[in-house]
Amino acid sequence: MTVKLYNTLTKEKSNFVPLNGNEVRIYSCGPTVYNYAHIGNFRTYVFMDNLRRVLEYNGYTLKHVMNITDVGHLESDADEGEDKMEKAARKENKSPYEIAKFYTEAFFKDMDKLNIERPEIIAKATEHIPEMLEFAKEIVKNGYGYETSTAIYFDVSKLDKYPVLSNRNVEDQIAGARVEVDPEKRNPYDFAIWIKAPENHIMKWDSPWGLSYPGWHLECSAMSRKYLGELFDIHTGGVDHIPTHHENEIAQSKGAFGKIPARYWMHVEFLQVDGGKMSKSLGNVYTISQLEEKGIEALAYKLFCYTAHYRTKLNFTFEGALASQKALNRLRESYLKHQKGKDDVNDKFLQECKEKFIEAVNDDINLPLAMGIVWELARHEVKSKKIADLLLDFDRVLGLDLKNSEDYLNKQKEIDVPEEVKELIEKRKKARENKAWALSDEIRDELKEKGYIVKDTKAGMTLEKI
RNA sequence: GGCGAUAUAGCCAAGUGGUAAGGCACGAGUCUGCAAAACUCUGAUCCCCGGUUCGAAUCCGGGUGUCGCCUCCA
Repeated sequence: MTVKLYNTLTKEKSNFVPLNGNEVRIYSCGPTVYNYAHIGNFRTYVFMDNLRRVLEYNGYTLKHVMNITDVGHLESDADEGEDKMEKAARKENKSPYEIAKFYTEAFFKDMDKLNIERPEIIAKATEHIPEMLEFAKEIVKNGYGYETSTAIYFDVSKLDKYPVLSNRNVEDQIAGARVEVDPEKRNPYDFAIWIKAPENHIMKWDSPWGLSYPGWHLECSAMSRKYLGELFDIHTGGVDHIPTHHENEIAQSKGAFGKIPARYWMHVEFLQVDGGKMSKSLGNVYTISQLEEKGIEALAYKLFCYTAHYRTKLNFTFEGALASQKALNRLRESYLKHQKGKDDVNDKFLQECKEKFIEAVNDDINLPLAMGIVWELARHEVKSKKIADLLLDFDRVLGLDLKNSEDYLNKQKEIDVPEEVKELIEKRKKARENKAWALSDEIRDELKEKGYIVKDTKAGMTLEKI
């Protein structure tokens, strides 16, 4: 079985073959840890997890690097040019390092809730300053950099071709009369590889250009080279990285050692909210915690991501997310039924399901299609342990932690109940035993007023908080 | 202004030449003292116009709508 992947560089799907035997080397652009990551960010990391798992399912081993950006990512808002980390630090009255530590931990907590596999190597920008400096020096030595009063810029006009991922036409853009931020720049698309630190800047390091700090794009170039070499297999990120960040990473690698560093460039489309862009001004930038407050588990959000292919926009609504929460619980219940099932099932049928599943996920990670097969199995009238085992096998790709289904379902039912409610429940239980239905219903209404919904199931009674 | 996507049942969406996956909701039914849950069943000819083809949601042209990027936001 071969895995087919879409490559932004070539604009086509092709059979993926690793450069180095069975090992796949991947670099993923990680978070800038100046705030909580939102669900849009996490769509990208869910995809990263899907890609990892599909490759592993196919028997490959991985060497996967993800960066943590804790310096150099500038703001472009009104107070343009400020480092995001420093800005957040000032706002929260902490040091940039404290900010980074706090939000990095928060990020990984959410990653764990989403059951996203940890890349083999997590690389922090601030721990790779020497490598970045080395990289910048090479660029300058090779004639691709120039110094201004504020920064060291990369001269894109020195390249054979500048935008290689996107179709932007440099001339058109110039004609479009963009606002020139730094008049010392030679070309509008020139970008800073190294930035001279203002007096009050906290994070700064010694360099041939005085106290300064690295530009954002440089960390990915330097760290990918350090851990994966000058040419590796796959580079991932969000579509917003195509026109600037990845374009500039490619430029930097060409400037330093003459190569586009990765063979496959994969980009995840944006998550939209209520049919439009997520933005702070609209107040629709949600975090995993905020979803949880509304009764949507992180894993339900992950399942929600599987309704659409990663290269199409996905429209997030709470209606849709709640639908996925419901679906996830049903999937768990189905899994448990099969787990306890005593029926036998046609092996040929299972084999066909598996083949179809593999075909789907190996075709550029087509999870929506794969989920169709998952549901066919989960909903199968024959209840068999073999089906449960196959679902578990598929979960190696899906990463929904199905094996712990029972725990998740039980956890949802666990709620703290006040003494008075316990008494009412006892009272109702006795009423039901005596078939005093009127009293039973009366108590049920009373409980509802207090915010609890009782349901009578075969296994007994369940209680939910409204 | 430039570049690029997209338009499929109430919602989220798969499907890239052969007569429309899946999830959720709705409705009907089974079950239940009732309600809920669970389970079963039920729905669309694919934005509009024209073209190519034996045959198009799927290719081409035009139109309309929506969205994104071009401001260091995944």
